[in-house]
Amino acid sequence: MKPAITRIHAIEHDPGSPTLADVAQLAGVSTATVSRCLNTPDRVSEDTRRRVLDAVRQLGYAPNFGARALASRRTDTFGAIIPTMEAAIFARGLQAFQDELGRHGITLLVASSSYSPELEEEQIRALVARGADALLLIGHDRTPESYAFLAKQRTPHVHAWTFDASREFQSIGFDNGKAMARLTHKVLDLGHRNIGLISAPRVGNDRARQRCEGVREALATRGLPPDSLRLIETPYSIANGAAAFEELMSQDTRPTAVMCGNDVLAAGALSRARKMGLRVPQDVSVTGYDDIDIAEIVTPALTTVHVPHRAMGRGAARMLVAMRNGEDPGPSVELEATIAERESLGPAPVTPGH
Amino acid sequence: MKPAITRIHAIEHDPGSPTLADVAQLAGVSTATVSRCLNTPDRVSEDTRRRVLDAVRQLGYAPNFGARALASRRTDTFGAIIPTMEAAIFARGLQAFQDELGRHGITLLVASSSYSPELEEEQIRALVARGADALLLIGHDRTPESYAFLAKQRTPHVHAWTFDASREFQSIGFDNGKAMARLTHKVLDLGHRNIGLISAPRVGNDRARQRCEGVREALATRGLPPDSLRLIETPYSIANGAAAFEELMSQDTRPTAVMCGNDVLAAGALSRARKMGLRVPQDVSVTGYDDIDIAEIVTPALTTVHVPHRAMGRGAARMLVAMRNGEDPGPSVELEATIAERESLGPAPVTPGH
DNA sequence: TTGTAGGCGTTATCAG
DNA sequence: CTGATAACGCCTACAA
Repeated sequence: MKPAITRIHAIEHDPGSPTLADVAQLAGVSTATVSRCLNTPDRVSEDTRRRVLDAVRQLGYAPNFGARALASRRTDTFGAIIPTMEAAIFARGLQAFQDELGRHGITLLVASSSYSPELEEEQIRALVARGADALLLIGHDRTPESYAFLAKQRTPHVHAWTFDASREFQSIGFDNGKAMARLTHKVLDLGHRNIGLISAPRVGNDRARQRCEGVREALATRGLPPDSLRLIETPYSIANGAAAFEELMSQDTRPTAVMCGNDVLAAGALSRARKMGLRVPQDVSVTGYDDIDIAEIVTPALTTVHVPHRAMGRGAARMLVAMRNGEDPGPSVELEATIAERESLGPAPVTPGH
Repeated sequence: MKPAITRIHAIEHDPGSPTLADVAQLAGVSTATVSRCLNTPDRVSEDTRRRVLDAVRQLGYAPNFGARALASRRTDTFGAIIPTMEAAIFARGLQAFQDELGRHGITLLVASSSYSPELEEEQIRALVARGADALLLIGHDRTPESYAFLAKQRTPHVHAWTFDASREFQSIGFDNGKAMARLTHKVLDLGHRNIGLISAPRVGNDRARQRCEGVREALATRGLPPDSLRLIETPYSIANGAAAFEELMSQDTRPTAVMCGNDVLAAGALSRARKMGLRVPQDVSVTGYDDIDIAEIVTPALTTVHVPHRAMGRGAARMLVAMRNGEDPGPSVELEATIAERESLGPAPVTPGH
């Protein structure tokens, strides 16, 4: 009879992951003691602790996160949703974010939204459902439902990569438009009057929108007609940047300077320029935005807007930790984005391209 | 009496996140029905479903992942642990991995180990504890404890970015050494005899080790003395690549070709070459490995080893899904890494640098 | 189609 | 210092 029972047991109860109870049994203590060993080791006698930890190791026990979260109502996990993982635009900032969180014993979960507010909303729900105690969001463009959801869930969140004093939201970043305007003024100072702009799709991307607006504003400030600007919108990728550049340069009035909403697009523009036999910056100037790694290694090195990636990541982490702890995160903070002057921007050619 | 009870309840129960019960109450149904609405909508009448979903929206309800996982013993979440998020080396493969998982309704959690086996072990535990149903791992170098843990937990896992038939583990990737050897033969065919090699730290990184070995083997095959190779180890970064390159070129017998274990290092080498006034490939050749985006946009375009990022990511996902479903994932698969011939590799200069 | 009730693995509150 | 035991929020037979 006994074998039969054992058999049935073996069939019904798949000996899956070891549980607290397994450890307790092996160590000859109660589950409560095991739990204490893991969470508040000082409240357990040296002796039993050793025994329990041995059992833990022996079984390869790992606490079940779900059960733990369920019981303790806290996960020590933060989430971040970035538009893309592929372009490396957010990599450095995210790394800084993660480093700072690590310092507080917090784990980071990352999801990407592919620049789609709808997808982002899904990711927000997924991350919160997974128990994220707080969320890092990029920019301000998202569905109203996202905000309603966050509010109902009372999930602390900060907006990074942007700064908008008019918003009621906690944010840390820089004025995307202001920096772009400053760069545009530099371009104009160099005599350029026909300007091309390659932007990422602006819908659902306030940074892209603000960067475009920055250019427009600068143009307006200098009394230049709006149609001195040729704008192409295209998703972030080197290939798209290249194609957009070529299109820009095939128009009857060629721009003498092509500004890009992003270093990735600019890198594409640069490589296509070379392929087209155009010298940069002698024949045409190119500028970028973000100052990611490739900006420096591309030829010629890219004149671009330097973004304070690390400071944003670190700052966002600190704010979020404060909020999670019920402390005051302080006001939104505006960081400075500066112009990194390198080689791809030069004076306008005397005879503009035809 | 009733009011009093209600009161106590209100005080004790912080109105935190809305729960299934809240939704059920608002919709006037049982929790079971709400659960069904969310998981098997077809088993619920059109009418009640609408009512329930309304309630869900109204309360901003999100299922508690922990509770759900606890009850259903499945998370539909896979994990991936990559050495670094910063270098973009794994970005494309990871994207493909995620895309394929998405097709199966699986969410991806990503963690990075900073090339440290100890840190990786921690991340493995964290991900498994969080309920990852399966794991994507890079390479074979990890602590024995990691493997013991994975075995005890019965967590399906595959090794990517490498292929090693001698292993018992499920893997999908390419032979890092073979591809590097092939590239080395090409270099030798072009007359180079003094070769510099910039590698990532080899400890805890079997890919780096195999790539180095690939060079050594090719050299040996051609009967060249081992000291015709100058090796520098340095962590992946553009700056480090640049510094290593300069160091290599400052030795008394300058290499005529500098091979790099990675495109990032190669990009650094390239930019430093330019700064040093060295023409590539006329004065010195440079090669990379991985064929990530920057390989094409750098000047001159990088001759490098093309790695089947997407195929690996997709394949790994399929294997893992099969394993999770208790199906046969098939054997380990070896993919081909090819040489992407571009401009940075040329014949050895007639008069080698002194 | 819907409701009832038991259990998932931990933590936390009480007693001992 | 340690051991019962009641939540925690959800899923899923089983019943109705």
